[in-house]
Amino acid sequence: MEAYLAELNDAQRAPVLQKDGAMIVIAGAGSGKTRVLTYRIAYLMSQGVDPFNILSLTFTNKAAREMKSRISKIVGSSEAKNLWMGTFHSIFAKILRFEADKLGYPSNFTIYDTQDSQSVIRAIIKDMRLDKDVYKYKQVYSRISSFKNSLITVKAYFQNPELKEADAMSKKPRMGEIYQEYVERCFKAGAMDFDDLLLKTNELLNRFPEVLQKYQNRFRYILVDEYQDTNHSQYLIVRALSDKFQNICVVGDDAQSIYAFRGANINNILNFQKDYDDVQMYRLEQNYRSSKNIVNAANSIIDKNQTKLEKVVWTNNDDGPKTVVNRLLTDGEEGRFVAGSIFENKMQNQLSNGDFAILYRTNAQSRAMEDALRKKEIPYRIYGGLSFYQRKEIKDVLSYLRLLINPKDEEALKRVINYPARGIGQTTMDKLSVAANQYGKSIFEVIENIDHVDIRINKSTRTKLDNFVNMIKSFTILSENADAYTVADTVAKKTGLLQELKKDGTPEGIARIENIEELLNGIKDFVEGQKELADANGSLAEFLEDVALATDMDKDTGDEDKVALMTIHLAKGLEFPYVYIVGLEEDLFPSAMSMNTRSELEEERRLFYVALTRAEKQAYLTYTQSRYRWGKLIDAEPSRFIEEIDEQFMDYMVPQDDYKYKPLIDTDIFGDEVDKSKLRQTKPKKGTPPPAHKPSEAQLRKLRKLKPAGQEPEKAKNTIKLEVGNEVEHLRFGKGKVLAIEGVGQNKKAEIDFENGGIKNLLLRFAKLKMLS
DNA sequence: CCGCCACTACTTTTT
DNA sequence: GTAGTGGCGG
Repeated sequence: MEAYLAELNDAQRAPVLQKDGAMIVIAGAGSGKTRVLTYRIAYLMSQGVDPFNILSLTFTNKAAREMKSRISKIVGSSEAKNLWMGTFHSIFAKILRFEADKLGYPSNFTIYDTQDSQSVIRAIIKDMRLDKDVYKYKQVYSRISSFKNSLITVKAYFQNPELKEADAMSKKPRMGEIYQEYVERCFKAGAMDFDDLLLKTNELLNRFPEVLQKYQNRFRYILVDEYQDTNHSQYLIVRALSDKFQNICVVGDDAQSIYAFRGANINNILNFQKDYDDVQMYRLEQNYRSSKNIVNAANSIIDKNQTKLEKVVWTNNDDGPKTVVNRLLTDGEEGRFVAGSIFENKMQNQLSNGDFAILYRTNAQSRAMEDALRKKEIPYRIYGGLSFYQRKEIKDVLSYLRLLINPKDEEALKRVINYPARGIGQTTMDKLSVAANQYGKSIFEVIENIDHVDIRINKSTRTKLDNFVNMIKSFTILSENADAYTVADTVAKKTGLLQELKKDGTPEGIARIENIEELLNGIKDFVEGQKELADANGSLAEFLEDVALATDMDKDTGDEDKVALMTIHLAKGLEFPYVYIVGLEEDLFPSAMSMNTRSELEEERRLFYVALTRAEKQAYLTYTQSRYRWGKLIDAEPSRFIEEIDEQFMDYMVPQDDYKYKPLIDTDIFGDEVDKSKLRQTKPKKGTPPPAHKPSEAQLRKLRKLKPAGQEPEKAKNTIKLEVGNEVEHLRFGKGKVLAIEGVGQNKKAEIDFENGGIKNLLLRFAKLKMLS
């Protein structure tokens, strides 16, 4: 028997040793499911299964890489290299490139990210002259995305009266047309969006039986990780591919299903047993990750959910410390508490930064944490949020590169044709767009043939267009012989992108230059890495594909020792000795937008379960009394989830009587002293507007990036100081009307008349307001 | 056509 | 507090 099998417990070993057939492994949090998957693959190979015949679908590319390297250690890297392992999106993108011509796509199709897709939709709504307040592009995008994830094509949409009616009811009767136009524009641009990668795979497998057969025969053994988070589209792909041999192993945990919002269907895991002839079910219930107190606390939460598969997660680990709950005054104080606690834990227990994670519900919460960590000089890394590849300057460079690979890529073209500014404006673009439609060509082709096109564009603009095309073509020629790094480097320099940013000179501009440099270094690393692989040559196209499907997790910056900050969604599958879950407040976690139905609330609860089960040794939960949201300080109430945990596993730092809480004098994130006695000490009754509180003047100036008093000239012009009750408020105004009285609330309005730039008359509708300057 | 400024909407979560 | 849009003057 293979030596590694001894590292498994009985429950884990059973699914590893079942070579053939369909099986589902219900794996509780921390029960070693990755280990099961890894060893199962190794075992299959030891039983003579060719790695070419194994397909393993993971949730992130990083998970795939890690699994691959663990398998390499068991079976040798030359064998492991041939495994098909990756995310649904990356695996099927690869297959689609190979089979693209069957679907009428070029093999060099672009992958549109969410930004690109939304930008296309925005353009469509504009072109169709629809009311953009009714047809919100983000809503439209997510609706189209859900169509695609349910395999509802444009044709199917129009044949479905219910869908049409639903859209008509929500005052969007032209949803179908938008969908149709969107699909057409993507097709013309030779582009697939994220959902297309799955939808088109389904189309490919459905329409071409010989292709289906080919991949069925290739992927004789299929493994799917995080099966609870697969959507319908992914489900159908898996089912089609595994139909012939039925050697399918899915692993998941219904208690950790947290992606319903993007179409994940929990029924996929609940109903798996009905989908195959003879399904073996295995349960992994022993948790190896967390202390008893954590496991029990987590169990007591998930127990509140009605929809779940019965299982009992237990552990042999120590009791460990109880989970700490603390209540803080503001998000700033919350940050300081967390940073301070990390600092203390590090000192007392000789830990490193990498032992800590701070988890939150929304990305916006990271700021307060960052500020506090920076102040304590604790190194941290933020995962997710605006990812590196989505930053403007990075997308600009990438768009040039995308255009080289696929000149039809209109989103890329639109981005770069006039950036840096070269005198090709909206009017010209509109004309080109009309011509492109008329001739049935792409905009790029029209520009290429600008001299042969009947179009009212003047001589100098024609020259500018010519120059642009020639520049792009020179890059294309270069890319035929040079590697991706050389091309990208040339693009950054020759387009004037870098110069534009240098000219700018602001700190933001400098940061952007650094980002571009980081990108170039990344490309260099990529090229060198790829050259070592047999089936790759470090081409630009390969790099762009990697980037399009890269998640923030994938960007491995080595074994750095930093505190990890991320959303709970991103934390799935990870573990940390110490975990801080912050912002446990009603309307934030659970999110105000996810409390409409029981199933939404249950998903939030699962999310909380996921968060808590990331912790190995200890978890901390924090919530605040008031928090800055949308630039305003608003009141917060403790999350219902805190109460739901069985209190015997908890350690409350919170004085139970909210009213007696005595705040300490502390400094804020800017180092200015905060007099907390001015902040709320009593809990207002529901329904009454929150009392106003605001930072000191000095903080305000810093917040607005204004110069200190005395030398605050023009920018302060539209701000006047007012006295509200006994507090000083700042009033911002625009032409003739008041924009907002900061910190006061929107119902307290004032009117101002202007004369020669000065204030002639100020009518205050709020009795307590008094003008100071 | 370009750049600046005022104004709006936004915050759920991601491949 | 931020990103993206639209309007206006040069």
